[in-house]
Formats: sequence, C-alpha cells, structure tokens
Amino acid sequence: MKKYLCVLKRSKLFENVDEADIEAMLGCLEAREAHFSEGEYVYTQGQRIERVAVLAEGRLIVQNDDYWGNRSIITAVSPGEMFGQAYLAGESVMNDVVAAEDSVVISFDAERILTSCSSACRFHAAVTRNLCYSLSEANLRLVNKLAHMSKRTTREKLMSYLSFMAKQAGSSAFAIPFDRQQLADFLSVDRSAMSTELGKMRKEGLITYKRNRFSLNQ
Amino acid sequence: MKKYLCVLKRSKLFENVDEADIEAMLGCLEAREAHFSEGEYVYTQGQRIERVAVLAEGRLIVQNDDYWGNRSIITAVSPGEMFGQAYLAGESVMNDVVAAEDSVVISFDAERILTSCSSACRFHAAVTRNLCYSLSEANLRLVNKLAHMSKRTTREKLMSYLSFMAKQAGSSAFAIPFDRQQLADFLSVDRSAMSTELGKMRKEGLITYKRNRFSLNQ
DNA sequence: GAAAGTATGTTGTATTTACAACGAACAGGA
DNA sequence: TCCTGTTCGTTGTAAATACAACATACTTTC
Repeated sequence: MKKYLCVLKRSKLFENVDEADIEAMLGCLEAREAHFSEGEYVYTQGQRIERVAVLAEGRLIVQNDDYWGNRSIITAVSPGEMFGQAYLAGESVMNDVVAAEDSVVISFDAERILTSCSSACRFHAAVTRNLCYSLSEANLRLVNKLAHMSKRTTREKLMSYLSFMAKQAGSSAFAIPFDRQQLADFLSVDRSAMSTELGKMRKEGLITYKRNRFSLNQ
Repeated sequence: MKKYLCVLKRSKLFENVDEADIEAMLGCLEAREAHFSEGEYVYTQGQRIERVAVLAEGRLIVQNDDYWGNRSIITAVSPGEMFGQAYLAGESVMNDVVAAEDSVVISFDAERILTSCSSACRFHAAVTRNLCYSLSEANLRLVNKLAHMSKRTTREKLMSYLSFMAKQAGSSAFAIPFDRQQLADFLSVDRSAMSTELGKMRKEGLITYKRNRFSLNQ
C-alpha cells in the first residue's frame, strides 16, 4: 500500500497530513487495498458499504441503470478522488461503480474515521475534519446547482447562475469556468437555445458578455 | 439555554445524546443563544459563519435575491432543525436567513465540534459523528434529486424518480410520499403536464398507478 | 497567411411544456 | 345524504425548448 501514499496525500481525505503520518494511520483506519480489472464492479446497487474509498490508480465510472435499463453516467472518478462518502450513514448504494480501467482502490472504515482514537494516532482528528469539510463543500455545491436547475426556464436558470457567479466574484463583472456547451450541460439545457436566450438578454440590456466574461447590468 | 435542551435533543446534531449530556457539552461546544425578532436577519449574504446552528424556537426563511432583485425561497427552517452546516469549510454564505417569527437560535462553534476534546466530554464524539452523518445523508438526497432533475423531459424525470423509488422499496410496486402537486414541485415541472405524461406512460404500459401507489411494468 | 478545427451565434421547424380552465373522483363533516 | 374542498385527469392554446443545419468568429497549426 506504501506505493500509493503519494496519491492518498493528494486526496481531500488526507489534506494537510504528510505521508509518514498517513502510513502510521493506515492500521487505525483499517485501510484495505483492492484491485479491480477493467469492467469489474467496485460497488453494486443495493450494497451497504460503510467505507470511504480513494481511487489510487485507474478510472472508475459511477453509473445508474433505471428500471427499464436506460443507463446514465453519474460521474467519473480519477486517481486521488474520494468516493462512497455519501453512504456514511448506512444507506444502501443506489448506483453501480465500475472500473473503466484496471484500478486500485484503497478504502477505510467509516466508523474508524469518525471515532477518535488514542493520542498515538495524532492526525486522526485531521482526517475526521477533512471528511466533514469535504462533505460540507459538496453539500454547498449541490445546493447551489439545485437552486439553478430548479428554475423552470432557460432564462431563469441563466439569471440564477450568473447572479451566483457575480456574488461569488463580489463584482458584477466576472469570468465563468465553462464554455457554452459545458454551461448548457451544467444547467441541463440545449446549447443553442441557451445561446439564443443569452442573445436576447443582451439585447434587452440585462447583461453583456464576450466569450466566458460576463457583466450584469442595471 | 436550559429550557431549550429538549429541542436540541430532537435535532439531528444531538441524536442519541441525552439532555444531561447535552447540557454538559454546551460549554465545550461554545454554545451561544441568540434572539431575533420577526424580520431580523440571522445571516446575510457574504457573511462567514463557521458555526453550526439549531433553531430552538420560531421559524426561519432561507431566501436568495438575485442580482436583479428577484427573490426565491430556498427553504424554511422549523424548530429542531440544523442549519449552516454547509459552510463548515469556511465558504461565505450565499443566502439570507431571516426570522419569519420571533426566533431563538442556538449555535455552536464548528471547529469545536470537529476537534475532539478531553475524555471529560464523553459525548463529543457522538456529536461529531451526527454532524457527519447528517451531511452525508443530505449529500445523498441532493445527488439523487439532482439525478432526476437533470433529465431533460418530464417523462425522463418521472422514469428516473420512479425507478429510484422502486429500487429503494426493493419492489416494482411502491408508494410515493408526495401527492401530484408535491411531486411536480419536487421535479420542477408543471402538475398538469406531469399528469398528462403519467397518463401516456400508463397507456403505453410502462407503469400502472392509483393515487400515490405506483407499479413499474415490463 | 492559409487551412483546419473549435466555439459561438442564428434561423426555422418540430416537439415539448406551461398555463388555464374545467370536470370527475374522492374524502370528511354537517 | 348533501355540501364542500381537495386531488387528479383532460383538453386546447400559447409559449418555450430542442433539434438540426448553417453562418460567423476566433484559434491553432503548419
């Protein structure tokens, strides 16, 4: 497991913990290394996990098949990324996680992470905190995205998103981290329809923009 | 603060901790009681909080005004509910929280919750765990909702939601916790349009339903 | 600077959705 | 039973959106 310490160090779970300390904690956190060949399932729908995992090597796909067999890709997982932390509280997994390449996963016991141990394990508290921070940040991202997505029209979604970005930038002029296609995907709308709507909003004087630089008026 | 112990006990933050232990922890968690008159702001957009709060009495509205002054209600907070936990990691607040009635808020230092203390404070670890569980559950709820909402058409949203409920129930027949209007609001679609779409899906043999009892076919 | 590739904007049409209005089914109480 | 309010389904119309196809602008590469 030693060879993956540098990947673990890059993960949110072990932020501000250095490799030696991570290594010292592996036992305490009940770390396990698991190997998956391309196409193998890491988790399957219905399973209970109660572990938090970090991808050490390879690439995973989180996908969901509905009752009628329609598959949708929820997300991809790259090395250093954490997954499974949404199932801490014991809910059963609702998606399949499958290895898109030969992959190595290192997982930790959720209870152990949450249960503080003897002072011998100095950085245990840092890991607990990192886990909480990460969950908290994820919550915030999701709530914000949901706020935009729950608007009914393309224009409202855009106004919600652009307002948010302006607030975040603390200025009515700001850059967005998406190109048009990515923004459309993010807001779940059609790119060209969105482009048209942006055009209308500009014509009405609500906004001005060029490429990924926007400015809100009035 | 003693008079609110029974409300705190009902909150997710203090689940499985009894009143005496909560009282013993108040100091350690740096609990503060704050009173707000109707209309007063509990938090305002842009603020940094780094506290987790529980509403002890009254009612709060979490609302968001966009750049052009359009206000939207994000959620209401009832006594016993936790709020602010999405800002643990230090992000600044993106919404306004305003008292809809005269309200009492008890807040706790986020760092203190995450930092394990001497064994004198026996149930501190339980609170840390509760906070994590709560964040984890919220994440799961949000991700699932987002999965439904990011579908483009009403039919796809319905199929996604109904599939999810079937999986959760472990059966192709299940009840949903919403009436039609609530379901439409949850999926951000028009009730009557949704009703029509459900009718079509039934006619095509995909589903059968009566009131809030659904069954998936094929 | 020409060519190729990518990103963005525009247009017309087909489809989907929202909206409004109404009627049927159902539930609870007087 | 009748009355009342609520939920749910249906219909027609207006509006919004997706889709496809193409035009334009900008970038990169040679």
